[in-house]
Amino acid sequence: MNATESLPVPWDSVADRLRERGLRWTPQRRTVIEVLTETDGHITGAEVVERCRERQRFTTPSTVYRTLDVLEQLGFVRHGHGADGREEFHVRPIQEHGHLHCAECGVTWEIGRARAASVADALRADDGFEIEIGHVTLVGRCRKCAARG
Amino acid sequence: MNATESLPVPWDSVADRLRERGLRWTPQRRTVIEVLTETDGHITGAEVVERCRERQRFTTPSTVYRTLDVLEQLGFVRHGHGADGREEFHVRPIQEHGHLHCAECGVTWEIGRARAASVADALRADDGFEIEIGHVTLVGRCRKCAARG
DNA sequence: TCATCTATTGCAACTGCTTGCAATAAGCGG
DNA sequence: CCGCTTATTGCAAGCAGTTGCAATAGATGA
Repeated sequence: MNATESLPVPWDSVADRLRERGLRWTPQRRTVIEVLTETDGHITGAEVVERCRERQRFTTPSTVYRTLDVLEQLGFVRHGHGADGREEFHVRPIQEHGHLHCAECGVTWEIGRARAASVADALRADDGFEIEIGHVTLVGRCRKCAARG
Repeated sequence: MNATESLPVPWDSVADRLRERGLRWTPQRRTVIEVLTETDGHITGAEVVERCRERQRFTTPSTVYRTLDVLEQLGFVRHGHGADGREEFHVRPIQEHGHLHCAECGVTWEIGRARAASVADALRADDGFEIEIGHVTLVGRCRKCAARG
């Protein structure tokens, strides 16, 4: 969208973004954000909880999940589901991307914007459906396993 | 594959298919299969448990889920995940198909083999990845919501 | 600085699903 | 029909995540 897209996200603006909306800046939310700023792209909900607990021993799961919800509403994270359906968060400013998982060898890998685009195009052509490619991990078989089986 | 593809699946062969593999035919498994035969295409794991309990009051979830696992290994069902990551079973002989879910209006619908093929083609062209289209519900925005937003 | 309003927290309970383990019971061979 | 092997069950505990509710504590205005 703009030139700062690939720069570190202004996490420091979170407090203000919250207050703008009548929401509040709390120590618990600060902890979650600290964890997220040190995260490289992906993290599961359970991992966020665990890492928060390393910092603040009495972190409650519900608070963490609720914080992740509001951060998603503000656009700071985007949640999806891994191949097993478990929650997975994409932390900004990671470029939107998809995941492919081979059910046979168990490997999961990323596909970038360009490759995801061809999938998105196919769906858009059919129904006008705009896929959010990052939301689910696509499951199937990788080239090697498909060739074998 | 053959002319019987669209006929009712021979669920009556399950007992034999199990025994062929040294597995066993039990009343609990019979109950699960009864539920599945009365299912029209889709059912969540929790629903299977619930319906089994209507028939056999003391059904245990673990037994049901384990039975669904072996039925999947035998090819009688195929599991996937809904937009929220919850488990969802496709019961044979439903033709393989995919699901699209609009995150905005909340509607989920199916895409048949033909439409799914264009998505599959796009992925195959990129990486040689053979998508199992039924495994996950693709999330995004339907034509209407995309046009609005 | 204080009072007030209400967003947020922590708790406890619950849903969906999984796992380890001891007891049970299919199914086979004799 | 009996006994043996071992697949399967039921239980209890646990993980990931959600929800209702009473108590707490940010933020604002006086």
